[in-house]
Order: sequence, then C-alpha cells, then structure tokens
Amino acid sequence: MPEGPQMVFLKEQLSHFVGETVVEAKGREKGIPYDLVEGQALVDMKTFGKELLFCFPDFTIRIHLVLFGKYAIDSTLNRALQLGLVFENGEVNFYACKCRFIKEPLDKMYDWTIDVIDKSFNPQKALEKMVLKPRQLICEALLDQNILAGVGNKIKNEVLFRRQIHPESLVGEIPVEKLQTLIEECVKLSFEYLDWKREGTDNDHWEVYKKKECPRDRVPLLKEKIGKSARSCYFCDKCQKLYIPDNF
DNA sequence: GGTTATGTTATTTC
DNA sequence: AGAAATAACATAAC
Repeated sequence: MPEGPQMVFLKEQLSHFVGETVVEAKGREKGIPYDLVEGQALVDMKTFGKELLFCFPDFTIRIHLVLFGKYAIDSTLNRALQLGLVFENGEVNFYACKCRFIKEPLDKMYDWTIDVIDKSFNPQKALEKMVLKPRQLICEALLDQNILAGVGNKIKNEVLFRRQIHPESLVGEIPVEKLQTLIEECVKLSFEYLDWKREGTDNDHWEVYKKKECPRDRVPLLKEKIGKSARSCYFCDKCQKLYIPDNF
C-alpha cells in the first residue's frame, strides 16, 4: 500500500486525530515506548516519501508500510497488531509494517526537497543527482528514494510510458531535457494519483502498469524484470525510445 | 500450490 | 572499508 501519494491520502484520512491525545498505545513493534506515548498530544502529521509521520512534542513515530502493510481506521484486522494508537475520537491500527520511534528533529533527518510531493521539492537537484550515475538504468534511478522520495513502481512505469522512454535506457544517454520532463512528470503524476485516491478511482487510470496492450499503438506491452533490483517494468517496445550507446 | 506484488533493510560475500 | 549480491520480512491475489 505504499508510494508517496497513498501515504499523503492516509495522512488526510487521519487528520482528525491531530490535536488529540493518545489514550492507549499498543502493538508488537519493538522499540516503541508505549507507556511514554500514552498521554501525549499529536501535534502534527507529515509524510516523507513513503513514510507517514506522527509528530508529538518531543518525538515522532514513523510508519512504513513496506510491501504488505495494512491499516484500519476505527476498526481492527484479524492479524498481529504492529502498532495501534487509540485517541478519544477514534483509533488507527497498523499491521505488517515497520514502525520507528524517532527522537531526532525531523528537519535534521529529512531533506524535504527530495520528496516529489513536497512543496519544497527541487527538480534541479534531482536531475543533478541522477546525472551523477550516467550508467544507471533509468528505471532504477526513478525508484531511488534518495533522488525521488515517494516514487514507486507504479509511478515509475507510468511516467516512462508518458514520456516515451524505454525503462532500460541509460541515464547518461537520455537528453537532459528529457530527464527534466521525466522528473516533472513524476511530480505531476504523484498529484494526479493523490486526486485519484481522494476520488477512489486510482485503479482506473493506469495506462501500462499491469496492462497488456499499449494504449497508443494497440500492440502488446512487454513485462520484464529489469536491472539488479529486478522490479517489474511494463512498457511498449514500439513507442518508448531506448537510449543506449551506439556500440552497446 | 507456486508465483507475484505498490518495498526496504540486514546480512553475507566479494 | 566498502560495494554488491542475497536473504529476510509478511500477506493477498492470480
């Protein structure tokens, strides 16, 4: 359930807990001082990339849903509770996720300008970081959370299709202007994805992710695990240009 | 029943 | 030391 926009959506679903005090904190996640959390007022909620942050006056609780994470708002699921926070006006329960207790100030921990959905996102810096590894596959560069925090495999596949770039292209072979538009598209699609989540229509908009046919040329899409991370790439061999050296 | 999947981190190996 | 490969984790859907 991850990817940045989904976490922003989750934050919105939980916004009524801001200002409330934790009545009970429970779960099996190690490293959470449950007793200490109880009685604390939730002062803010933030996201960073695929992470959700519960901000208390002197600490933060960070949730990462990883691949199989689940949550339930004002209800429970029939599985091992990783972390549950009960407030006067409701509760939220997290399962199969990673939770961390953070004492360090967030501004020290996070560079908000690399989060594609953050107001302070700096596309120029993302471009500069990307170009530092010219031999890297573009499909892997897009998933690098230190370059584009919040971008996941769905967004990756969709932006490559939209900008008509083959996932196996090398960063250093793609014209810089194309890289720029690709980064812009990550931002644009992330906000669209957030809107789709709000409307509950996010599953209706994927053009290539888990699809069989190219919407442009009606030819079959390819599905391959590319790169050392071996994440699934869905792409059209015909309309997505492969940028590699001539002697490759 | 095996495979796959919106992802990251710890451990092992080179 | 540090990069790179591998394992681990946990759950639902096909």
